[in-house]
Amino acid sequence: MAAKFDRIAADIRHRIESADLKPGDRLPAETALVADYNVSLGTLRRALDVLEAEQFIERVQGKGTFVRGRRARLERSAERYQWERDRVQLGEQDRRATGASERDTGLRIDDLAFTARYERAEADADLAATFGVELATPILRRTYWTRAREEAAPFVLVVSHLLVRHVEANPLLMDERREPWPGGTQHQLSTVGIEVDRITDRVFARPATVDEAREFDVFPGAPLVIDRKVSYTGTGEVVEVADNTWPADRIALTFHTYLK
Amino acid sequence: MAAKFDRIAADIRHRIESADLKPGDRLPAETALVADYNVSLGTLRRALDVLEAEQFIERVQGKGTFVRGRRARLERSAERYQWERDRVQLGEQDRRATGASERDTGLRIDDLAFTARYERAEADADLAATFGVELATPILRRTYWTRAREEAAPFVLVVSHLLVRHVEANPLLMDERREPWPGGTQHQLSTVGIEVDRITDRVFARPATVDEAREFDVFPGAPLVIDRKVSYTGTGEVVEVADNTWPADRIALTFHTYLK
DNA sequence: GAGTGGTCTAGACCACTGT
DNA sequence: CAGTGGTCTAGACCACTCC
Repeated sequence: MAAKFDRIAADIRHRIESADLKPGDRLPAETALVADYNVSLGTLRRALDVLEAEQFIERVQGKGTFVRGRRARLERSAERYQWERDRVQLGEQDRRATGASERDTGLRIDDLAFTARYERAEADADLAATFGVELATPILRRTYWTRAREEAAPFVLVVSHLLVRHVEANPLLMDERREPWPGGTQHQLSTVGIEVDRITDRVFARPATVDEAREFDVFPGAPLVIDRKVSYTGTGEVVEVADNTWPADRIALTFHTYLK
Repeated sequence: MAAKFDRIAADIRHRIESADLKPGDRLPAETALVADYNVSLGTLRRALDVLEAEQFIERVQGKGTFVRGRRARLERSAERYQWERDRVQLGEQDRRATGASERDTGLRIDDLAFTARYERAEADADLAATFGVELATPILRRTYWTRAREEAAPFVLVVSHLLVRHVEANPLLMDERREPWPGGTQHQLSTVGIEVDRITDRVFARPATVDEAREFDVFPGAPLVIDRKVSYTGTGEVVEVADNTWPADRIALTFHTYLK
């Protein structure tokens, strides 16, 4: 015998899936649903909790409970890396014409709000192991928030790490006011003679912590997708370690493997 | 002013992170926690709900609430595809010696319980588009559940689709009792003259539905990672479409991009 | 049977939104 | 201000585990 809240959730879920309730529609108020289903408020809210975790509904205090429209997933392909590579030789005008973010999102660059913060730091155990350097090696940490202009919360957070000894030859690379840099990180590295030869992406998902939930405007426990991208030169040296974080419903990543 | 349940969750979370409470430890009973924090049962359970969604704790009816040990993440690399490709030429003995699952999980094949079910079906809109064939084209659907022998729930569910017209030349490929097939899908396809040339993986995450939650023994809304793997021949023909599903905490996927 | 977590109720009050 | 969702309480009973 299923629990009451499960049956109520199943009923409302079914009404959404059968398009009886459409994206953007407001559900009846909780008090009305309590009367409809003849249960207590606690039980009804428990049912809505389930639907919220499943991302069928969205609750807005003071306004109501709404059927959630599936937001379009960004489709990001690893072909982007070769595309960025091919642009390294181009002049600034050509690089400036379109940015990498634009290529990914399909949004025009004007629709995106982009914030960058640079700071110097020291390699912790994790970064030291990944870069293959000593603990406390000087690091440039660059944090990027990208959001659609109409939305308050970012849809991707990127924390990128470079070795200071790689980039200090070009002071422009240490200046966050130069962002967004036309041509992206591969072009930035090319200005100090570094050519990226291969990139690995390690992808996993985990529930958002409370802080992350606040940051991305999702509920705690909502799935995040995390992609650690590591860039190597031809000699196997690590030149960039970047952690990309998205709310899981905003992203799909595609990779290509060519067999010999 | 944070909510009471938030402060209680933060407190217990802190006790776990500071190793005051260790993986496997039992938390005090709910009645004891209610007394400790001087709140009602509803509020206390709400706090535990948060920690459960964040995967800090696990609740077992009749036994107690336990600090969750982080289960090891499977590390699965796309290099596996080339490895499988290289094994296609080997004799059966060599292929049988180790299987692909074993390579991924690090578990010995004896530790894995493996169930396969084959069934004939017709291509729906999604599969027809991916294969580039007509709707209702005959399909062989192969479903694989892999689990550790000591665990009841599978840690990966694979639903693989092949075109019947590709595989009917070899009746052994239509027989689920031949599974697990030494050498995997690439070898299976090689027996009907098909050579896989490249593979794309599209990775995303989403919350589990109620049915999936039951299947994987996670709570509804827990994140799942889904990887749709599409295999192509040298002429660009699609020969396999496989959907791999893991509870998000069980998997990390690594891909490699080589730049020209 | 004792002890655990799971479900449910009825009612109170608070916080936010829009008129 | 009325109407919405958000938090909290005190208490009841049920389902499961282990002794």
